[in-house]
Amino acid sequence: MSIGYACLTIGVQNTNLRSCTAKNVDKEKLLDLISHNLNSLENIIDYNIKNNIKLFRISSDLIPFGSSPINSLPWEEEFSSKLSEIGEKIKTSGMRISMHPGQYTVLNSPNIDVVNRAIDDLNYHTKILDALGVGSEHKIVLHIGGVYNAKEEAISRFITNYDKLNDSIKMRLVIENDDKSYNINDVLEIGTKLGIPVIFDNLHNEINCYDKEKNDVYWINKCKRTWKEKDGNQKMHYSQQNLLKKLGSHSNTIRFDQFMEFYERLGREDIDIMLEVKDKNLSAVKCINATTKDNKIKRLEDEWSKYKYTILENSPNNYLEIRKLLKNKNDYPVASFYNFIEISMEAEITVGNAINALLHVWGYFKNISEDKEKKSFYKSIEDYKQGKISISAIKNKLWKMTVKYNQLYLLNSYYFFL
DNA sequence: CACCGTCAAGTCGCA
DNA sequence: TGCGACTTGACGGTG
Repeated sequence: MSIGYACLTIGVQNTNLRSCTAKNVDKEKLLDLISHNLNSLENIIDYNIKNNIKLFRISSDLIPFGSSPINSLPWEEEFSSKLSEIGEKIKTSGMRISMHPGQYTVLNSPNIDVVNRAIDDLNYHTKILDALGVGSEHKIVLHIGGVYNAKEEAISRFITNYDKLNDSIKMRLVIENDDKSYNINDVLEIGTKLGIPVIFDNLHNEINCYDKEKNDVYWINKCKRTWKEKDGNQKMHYSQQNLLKKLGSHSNTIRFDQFMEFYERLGREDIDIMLEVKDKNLSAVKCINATTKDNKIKRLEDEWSKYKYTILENSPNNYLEIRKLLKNKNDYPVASFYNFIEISMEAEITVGNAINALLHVWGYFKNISEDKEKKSFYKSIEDYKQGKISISAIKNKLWKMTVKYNQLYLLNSYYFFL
């Protein structure tokens, strides 16, 4: 089983993707943006390798206007060596990647222009995976599209248009149930008819349910039959409802207990799980640590080094509790550890606790910073106490100093980004 | 440097 | 027929 995350990272340096507006596009700018974004992608892949994350979705924003005539650059040739270099890292590390055109790529539209743009977009995604040199187990995930008051016709349009696609797209295309129009039963029927693997998305199924009597595991095992040898392991999407937002919104983090309940009910290892969640790689690491057979406390200690200042800021009591929890070096208290983290993150941050955490982090700079940095920091604390500036303004300053003074321990901390 | 409107896509519900 | 909501992170302009 591989567990992974989609598109972006938290707390990993130099991994942001840049873009621009359509009216500002020119060749020079595009080259610059693509070059930047490929560097970011490489940094993400390096991070994944280092953290043993074997599943990752590449953002469709990798190449700005990649499927639009606005971008007529032969970018796959211009950057071919960089792309294949990244592809080599992916392949030799055994990572599995994917891409996922958004809800706006609609292959079954009655509007031929929309369909043609959808095909262009699928070609674009294929071009990236081809340029990376990865095989047919690296998938492109697509939704079926709109209904247009006539589902049967809409489905047959999907089937007709799918047939028009060229083989390099077909060998990677898989389809997924959505939260509005096509439930898992619909998608399974289409997938079976066309011989396309089906991705089960648990939250979409919860919201757009075909049969309330059937549980997740029923559908997951049914989907398994659509995955052939050349497709690699079955894949699925897993997410949890954000309890404070409206139906379908992804949670900030994957709640440990709920995930484990799912994992144990699933009872299978021959499936890859793509998490869709706000805290991205953080939840991926969490779920990997939750399910690994290599349950050494070192994993939790590494995590703790990244979370600790955030926890100190949120809940000094839990900070002490977690330290106690990690004392026994032969133990692997993964459930308690992440439960403490999750509970702490929900706590209300007080001014006093926030300043306490700031001062702990400041400890790294107390003796090495310049006078004006010291003055600026203490002034910021006073301004924050009086409500003149926000905590994030001070954190940004400390982050800049972290980079400037190359404080390795802090460079890996989530404190600046959570 | 913080803030916020805008962008970009296609569908669908509602006037 | 037309328009706003939906979604997302980043741009781009303002103060």
